[in-house]
Amino acid sequence: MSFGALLQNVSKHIELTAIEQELFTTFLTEKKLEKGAIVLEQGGICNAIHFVNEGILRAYFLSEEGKETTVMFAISDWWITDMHAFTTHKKSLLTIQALEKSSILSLSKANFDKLLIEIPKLERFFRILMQNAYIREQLRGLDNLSLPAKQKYAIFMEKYPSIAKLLTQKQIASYLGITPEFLSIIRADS
Amino acid sequence: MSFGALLQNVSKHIELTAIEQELFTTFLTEKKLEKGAIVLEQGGICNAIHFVNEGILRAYFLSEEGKETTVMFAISDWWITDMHAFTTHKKSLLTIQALEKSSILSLSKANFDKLLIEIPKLERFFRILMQNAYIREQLRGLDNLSLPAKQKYAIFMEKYPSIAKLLTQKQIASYLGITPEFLSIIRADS
DNA sequence: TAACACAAATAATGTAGTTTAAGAAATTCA
DNA sequence: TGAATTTCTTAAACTACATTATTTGTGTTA
Repeated sequence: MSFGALLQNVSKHIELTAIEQELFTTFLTEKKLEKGAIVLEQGGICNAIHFVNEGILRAYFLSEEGKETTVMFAISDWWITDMHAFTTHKKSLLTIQALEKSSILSLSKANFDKLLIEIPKLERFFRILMQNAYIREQLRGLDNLSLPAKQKYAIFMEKYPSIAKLLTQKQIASYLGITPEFLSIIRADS
Repeated sequence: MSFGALLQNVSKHIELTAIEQELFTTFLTEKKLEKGAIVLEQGGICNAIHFVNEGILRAYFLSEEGKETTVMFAISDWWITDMHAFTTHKKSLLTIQALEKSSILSLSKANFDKLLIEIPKLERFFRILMQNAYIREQLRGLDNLSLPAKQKYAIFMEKYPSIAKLLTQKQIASYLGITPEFLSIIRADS
């Protein structure tokens, strides 16, 4: 079990004692994922939030018409879940899948709630995490509404080069909200 | 000074003692806003987060080409700020303006930081606030990428009827990321 | 080595949404 | 109140992007 990356992730924002660190790790479950493995299925129950130790995951929504929209990617040191389903216990809107062989640490909803009671300091940690996630989504939403596809593509490539190089163009297109064909055109004439 | 609505807003998620409530309110500044008043100017410094007691505010981005994109509206019982600028101290991307005569309680960044140290319980409150904001933005972003304008309009009207009835169609269009002309067409044929 | 599945490029055609412009209706304000 | 300003509607021309189809490339498995 490798909790080093997670503990370092936490220590960016708060300080835990050795005992608290130990306690935190007992709440986690390590999972090894093969390429293509499904972590959460759309329509299912989302009962955990995941920290990525290694590899890359994608969270996407599949519409009734069969169109995929990528909500987020997560690589090492990122947290990922369907936060709406995790919080409300409603059916998940998103599927979360490993794009490559990956390793994650899962924190169940029950353990998440317990953990915050046992180590109240972690409220601060997750407050900062949620605040940063909110900021990211707000800025992305603004870009999506105010910019043409070409600029959205340029911004994505500049902001997340390490993620982009692991992705197919089809996956990038589904994150930008355009078709792979149109992304191909954008790339050709730039 | 009317802090009732704010204290009730806080008590939805955590319990404060009378002393803590008192302390909280001393950190706040009440502001009365006339219709059209600017609370934060794009390019300026965002040094507060605001709780809306009464009225309605709008946060929007103005592009170099002169196109306005509304990032959020806030009515009574909502919190509003440019969270990115508030957190990073960078220049604000957004302008926040009162659409009607309004009353807000402002919590400065310095007081926000102090408050979280003096009443650590509030970390939980703001964690929940940020988490809900994150969820809202993620769902809105998904709608924006996966749905045509007509459905986005229908969803907005259904989700926020009390806000919608206070807005002009131009303001609604700028929230949906479409032109007022096209919104007019959508409304005509539905 | 072929056969397969999938990723990417290209091109023709179709459509959702924009732009521009003009007139009518509603609000603002002196 | 009346004039000025802004909002809303309608319509024609235009553009960004989608759809459909075909082709080429590429790594995988038989």
